[in-house]
Amino acid sequence: MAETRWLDDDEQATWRAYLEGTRLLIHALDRQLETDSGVSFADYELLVLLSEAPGHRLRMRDLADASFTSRSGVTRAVTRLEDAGWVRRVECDDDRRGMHAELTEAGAAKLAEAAPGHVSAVREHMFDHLSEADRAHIRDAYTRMRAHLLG
Amino acid sequence: MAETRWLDDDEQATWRAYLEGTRLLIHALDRQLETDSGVSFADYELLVLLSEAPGHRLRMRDLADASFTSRSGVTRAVTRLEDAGWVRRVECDDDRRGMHAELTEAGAAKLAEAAPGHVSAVREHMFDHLSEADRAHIRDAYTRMRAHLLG
DNA sequence: CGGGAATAGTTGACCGCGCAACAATGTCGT
DNA sequence: ACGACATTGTTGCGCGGTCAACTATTCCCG
Repeated sequence: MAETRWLDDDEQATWRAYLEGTRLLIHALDRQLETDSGVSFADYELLVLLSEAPGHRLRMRDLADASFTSRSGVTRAVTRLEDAGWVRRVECDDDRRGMHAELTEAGAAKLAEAAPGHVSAVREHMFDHLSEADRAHIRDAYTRMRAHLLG
Repeated sequence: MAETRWLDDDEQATWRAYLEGTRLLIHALDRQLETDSGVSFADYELLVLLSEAPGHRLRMRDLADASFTSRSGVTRAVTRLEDAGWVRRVECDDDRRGMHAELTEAGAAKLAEAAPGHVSAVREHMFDHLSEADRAHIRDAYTRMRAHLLG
């Protein structure tokens, strides 16, 4: 075991600002969506993913991969969304194990209703505080981090 | 309600890379701590906060504020840490409502054991992928965001 | 072809967290 | 000094998530 390279003051400050800012940001976005539209941030993201998919549907596994959560998490989330009427399950015809989650009209409408407020909140709490340079650095840095963590 | 300013492609890319990278990062740190030292990331952070406090103790409310979580979350977390022997509750003598959470010797030892691996993971998954400029931009940007969200 | 290995989705058990409600205590104005 | 109000920490409840185990199906290779 090599000598530990502790974080210096600047790294500490970066790490804490990032962690705490992120915690506050996600919390704020969750609250905004919940109070204004009755959707959790997690559910909102699933609706977005489905709305972008061809035919407004995705295999359960693809939804799990795309949302970076577990399969069981997706199972429960889709059940939740189905109960709300925003998603329906459709059997796969080429794989009898498979299930599609498909956005309903009501789901699309809910998304359309929730999106403007959410985007405004994302701007207000994040992008309004970023310069062009900030944004570019954040984009590139997190893209590299994500690639590393997926590898 | 004004016209919604949607996120352009670059903002979308930034937003997704950040969200997904963060999700993967936190998950990786949690797993590393859990498997190598039997501590969750959340608990680790509480131990750090206590270790930095004068007398290795903090009021419950201060611990909640410092960790950016709810009071009830801290109550349960401290109970958990108490059961593990890493923290003890100490009554406040100047406020009979008050409770201190105080790091025990075992808690300090656990922290000392877990810290090197955790810091290595933070470097490997985050700081190793950041240039000096990246870090400065992230530090400043999230510091502003945090201040805004606290305001 | 046939049978072991991989994969899809669900379920059960459990965990951690936030909110709202609560009792106990402290604070402050009049 | 007293009553209205604020604050502290805990709790009940529900949500959303993981992991491990399970069934059903598909894949793949000898």
